[in-house]
Amino acid sequence: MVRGQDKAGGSAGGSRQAMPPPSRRSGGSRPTIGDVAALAQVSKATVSFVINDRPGVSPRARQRVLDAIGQLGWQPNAGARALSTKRSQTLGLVMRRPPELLSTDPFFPQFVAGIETGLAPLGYALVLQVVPDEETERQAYERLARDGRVDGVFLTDLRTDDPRPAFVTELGISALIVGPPQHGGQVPALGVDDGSGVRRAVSHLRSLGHRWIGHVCGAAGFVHTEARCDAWRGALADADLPEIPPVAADFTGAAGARATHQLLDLDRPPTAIVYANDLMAIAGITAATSRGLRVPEDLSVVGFDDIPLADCIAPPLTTVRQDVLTWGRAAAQALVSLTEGGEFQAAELPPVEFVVRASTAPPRT
Amino acid sequence: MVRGQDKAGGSAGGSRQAMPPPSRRSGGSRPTIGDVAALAQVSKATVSFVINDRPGVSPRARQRVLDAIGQLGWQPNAGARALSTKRSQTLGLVMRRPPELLSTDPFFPQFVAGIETGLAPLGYALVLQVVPDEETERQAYERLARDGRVDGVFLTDLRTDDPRPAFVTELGISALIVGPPQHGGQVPALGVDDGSGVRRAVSHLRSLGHRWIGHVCGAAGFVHTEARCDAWRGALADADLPEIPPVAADFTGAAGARATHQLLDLDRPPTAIVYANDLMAIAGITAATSRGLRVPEDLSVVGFDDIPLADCIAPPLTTVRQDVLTWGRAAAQALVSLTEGGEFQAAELPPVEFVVRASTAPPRT
DNA sequence: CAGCGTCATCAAACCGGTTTAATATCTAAG
DNA sequence: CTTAGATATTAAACCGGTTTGATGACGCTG
Repeated sequence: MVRGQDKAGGSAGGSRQAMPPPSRRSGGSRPTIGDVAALAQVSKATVSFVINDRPGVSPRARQRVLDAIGQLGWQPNAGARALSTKRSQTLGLVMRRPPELLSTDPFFPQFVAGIETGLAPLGYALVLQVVPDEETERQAYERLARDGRVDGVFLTDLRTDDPRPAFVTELGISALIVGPPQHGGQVPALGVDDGSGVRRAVSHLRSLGHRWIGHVCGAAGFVHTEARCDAWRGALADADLPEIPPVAADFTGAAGARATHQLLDLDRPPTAIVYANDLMAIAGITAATSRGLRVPEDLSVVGFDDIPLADCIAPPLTTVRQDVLTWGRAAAQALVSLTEGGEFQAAELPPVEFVVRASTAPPRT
Repeated sequence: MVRGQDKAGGSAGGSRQAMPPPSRRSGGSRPTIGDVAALAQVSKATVSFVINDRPGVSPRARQRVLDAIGQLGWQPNAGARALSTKRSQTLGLVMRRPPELLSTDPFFPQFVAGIETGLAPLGYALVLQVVPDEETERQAYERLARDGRVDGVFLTDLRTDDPRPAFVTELGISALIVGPPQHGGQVPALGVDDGSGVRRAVSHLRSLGHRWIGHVCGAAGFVHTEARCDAWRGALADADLPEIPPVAADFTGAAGARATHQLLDLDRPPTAIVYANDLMAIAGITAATSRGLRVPEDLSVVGFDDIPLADCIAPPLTTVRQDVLTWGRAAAQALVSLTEGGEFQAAELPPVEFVVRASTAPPRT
């Protein structure tokens, strides 16, 4: 006797009539592995072996199973599979950002797209959460981890003394920091070298003849802000240039304009300013122009990100471009490898690119 | 005898010793409903009843269960629950966009954030996919639907003759179109009235004295592009103004600049241009300025979206702002209601806002 | 006190997969 | 013609929840 445990509905046998193969009864419940097994005249185990590329299935049986799968348009149920294997094949990304910054930042959508291109071929999915504050964020991670929805999480926008690395470690879930490596180093991190972009900017300005360069950095408390500020100081020191204290802003245009005025109000205003993002840089250009300065003749401006608009304004913005898409893809691959027990190996990320346009020029003498 | 089917690990009985309640053995496997049942001295069924607010549980038993849950820090496994209930409490969003447009568009991140704020209180999660082309997109929907990962999906960026409404109908999954209602009307849709923004723009320009207004519309083939173009024609007709054929662009800055030159090269160039998004509008300003025109004195410009940069350039951009966050939240609530068998009822969305800044002025006489 | 309805409780089945241990079949060697 | 060994196949247990049908305890009524 061949048939086994299955309840297996009606049309099992050899009769394949005028039913369009892929569509099935629409709206009805989807076929299960049991249906496939019945149709192929094998056991559920055999079907499972076939779709998981396990040995011990005869070519004949394998073919029958594959035919049945094709006929029914079956696909294993993700939840059931996750239940058995204890792996959800899903990664989580929690973003804590004020909504108004969300639409500003070119990073988020591109990074998500990059993650996706890395995840899709591996059969992983991405669940996304956007939360307003730290408390909610904590709960989000906790829920995702505890109810087994995700196998691992990305940690973005890390702050100095961010509680999350310790938190995920305690929770026992795999995690990957997106950004420069953390001090403690509990959690692996994958990030491009923000510093090199800043150094490129400084060296570019220096080679144009600038000696007195200001910096508008990002919101305080972020690891990447600190990293860039440090890099900036280092670059100035290396180039043997004097330092103007960097002005902190919060990545918004208004803050960028304010910071610009602050720098231009100095007794001896800088001849060039490096901004932590393009939005602030563009706002800076507008601010400088409103004071009667011309860019780049009276003030050189360097941005960071290379947003699509950077090329569409006057003057086109000299800026630092990072390949966020590739970064996201690499992060996805790294985190998957981590959750699957593999060792973490920092992938090579493409270096930042320095895009010279028309917002920089030699200073007036 | 009280204990039943459970294998129930070690410390079930009354001994609750010096184990820190919330943390448990970190890294170990998470507690199951069986552990909770054993600790509370009830059956799994009773625990299930408690957490699902079902009647038929004595106050004493309920309290014991709640205590046990608190002590173990237990949370039901999402996959297991989905398996039984056949509901994953997850919604899917598939975006098909060229990556370079992704970072341009203020819509995507805000909309996702809006969805999240709607979903989180309902206990739903969002899985996201970003795909490059139509073929991949189809597969994405099919996989999400078939493997039971999601209960419903959002359909964005609908094209005219988009196959997806029919596709999801055939697949038998709940879906919600994000945007103006479809012609066929198979799938419910939730969108703001794009047209009213365009009409506001036209009436604003007309009241300033403009009589000859150009339009740079979005990429052809999108439902919302067509909707806006239609609205534009309607608005001109209503205002009894002559029509310049709208110029199609693809939402990028380069296309916006090109379209602008095309309009300004006309024998009789328009005195004002309405753009389908801010990025093209800003590129248009730059293009016009490069021809020696001044904005708004020689040319008035109206954008669409109100990106953060709109306020940071010179001149600040007059534009149409929609409350995408609220839209996303409403969409989330609507789709959840749909998947749970509720009727679809189009929520009231806040009307678009018309933000007058300095890029519009009366035409030269 | 028998008979009945109500309520609390639980064992077992079920959801749809994976995995294990046992069995059936086939082949090659002795 | 056995017998050992390899290979194909399957029944059954399991993952962690939900749901159902049965059972037992209880309070009421007649």
